[in-house]
Amino acid sequence: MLDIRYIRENTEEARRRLLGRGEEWAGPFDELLSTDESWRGALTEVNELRQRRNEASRSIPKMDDGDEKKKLIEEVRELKERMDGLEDDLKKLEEKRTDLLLNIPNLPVENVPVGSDEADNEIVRTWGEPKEHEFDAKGHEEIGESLGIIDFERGVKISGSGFYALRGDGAKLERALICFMLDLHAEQGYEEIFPTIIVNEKAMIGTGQLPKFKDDMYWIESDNMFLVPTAEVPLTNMLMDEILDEDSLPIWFNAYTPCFRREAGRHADTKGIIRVHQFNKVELVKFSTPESSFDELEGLTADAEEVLKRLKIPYRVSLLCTGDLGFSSAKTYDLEAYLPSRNDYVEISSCSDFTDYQARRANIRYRPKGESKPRILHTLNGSGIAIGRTMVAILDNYQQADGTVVVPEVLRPYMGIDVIEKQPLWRPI
RNA sequence: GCCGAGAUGGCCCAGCCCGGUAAGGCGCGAGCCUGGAAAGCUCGUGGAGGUUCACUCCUCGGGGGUUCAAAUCCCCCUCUCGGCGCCA
Repeated sequence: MLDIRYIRENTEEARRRLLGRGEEWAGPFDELLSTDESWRGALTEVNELRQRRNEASRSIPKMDDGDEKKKLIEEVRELKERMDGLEDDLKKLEEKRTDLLLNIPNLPVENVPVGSDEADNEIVRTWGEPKEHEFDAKGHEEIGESLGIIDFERGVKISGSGFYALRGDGAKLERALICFMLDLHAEQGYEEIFPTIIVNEKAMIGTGQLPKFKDDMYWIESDNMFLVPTAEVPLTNMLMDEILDEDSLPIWFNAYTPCFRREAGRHADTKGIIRVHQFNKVELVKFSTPESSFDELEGLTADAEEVLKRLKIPYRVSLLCTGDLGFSSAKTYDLEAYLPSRNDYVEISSCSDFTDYQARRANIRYRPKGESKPRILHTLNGSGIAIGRTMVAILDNYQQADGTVVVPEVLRPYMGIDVIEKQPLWRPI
């Protein structure tokens, strides 16, 4: 959530930054300011009454029994009655203030391009030559189905629309990608974590999925728990309510988890496995001091890019404009992989700096050297990278004229084969 | 699911029966002392409001209640640990 003090002291700057996301935030912003002011007024008023009550109440036990004492007790009783209504008002204002703070997104960083949608994103670099197949390139869904490695029908049968199963070398490719990425990130210095994938409400609030995006989450009503939409949630909240030594920063985590998204109200914008309800992802999460967080973002993005470089998949990096920025993010780079069959790029990773927005919600602090008071730290994360979409990119880029798919070199030690061919149905024992 | 024990500042822990400003230790920070350090001593070490100096308020897992006054008494809930049950 936003730093209300910063907003009070730099109101116009904060408004301008927030409105980069869209004019619709003007209303909530002004409401936050006025609610905060009312809240502070009510707080002062209540505190003055509390002070009088406390003073009187404290003097009661020192008095001898008698009329004077009875009178004072009666006085405090009356004071309390007067306070009740005011305290209710204060509580309502506080709830409204908290609600506004939880539902207003992070402020974009000043150097993020201002724009309304993805058309205004800024391409900062591209890597690799976009491959042009000398035959009629097929989409991943067609390749996957004809090779028998992606089973859409049975995924739908057992779970429903937006689900798929992998078979044989397809399942193995998925597993190879997970292992390859985890190993690479370990080499880069990340600590591997295997987190929980069902989390409580507090964790979901901590990283910003709740309260605003509850409809997008799979919710387990009986226990009020949620299936994680990304490993960002458990990884970031690993350190919730903790105070770290400055010496222990930065902390780098990486983890593989399945991710679950309801995609409510959205139709599949593409055939195949680009947008589904369950997918695998290797995620990178960092905790840093405010001073080094933007450098950490550059490093994190480079670490995610390394995955595509080693797989030899052409890609580009774009800096998201204010209007395309995720709710909790202050600055985001998207990695987009090239797909020959579409002659276009598709998002495969998103690397973001959340500044202090998540850490304030999750109450993650550190103690700066030479200071005794804790400070809120910065959190970052990025896909390192989405497994399903990487499979899409591999099938598309590595397909051959005969319909088979060459296994990228770095994956061969994990796969044990060089080429993926048509899978027998079912495999004879 | 049942029974029992717990949850107190960064950490450990006292206080709870018997209501009256949250004790002590450790760690960390600042200062004193010192040639320098250690030791010792002093102060500080959660959050909010504030004319940012005072000062005030809130905070003992969460929420209600009783009371002039609640860490302490009553009710509800959550979580943790142990035992039983079930079990990959």
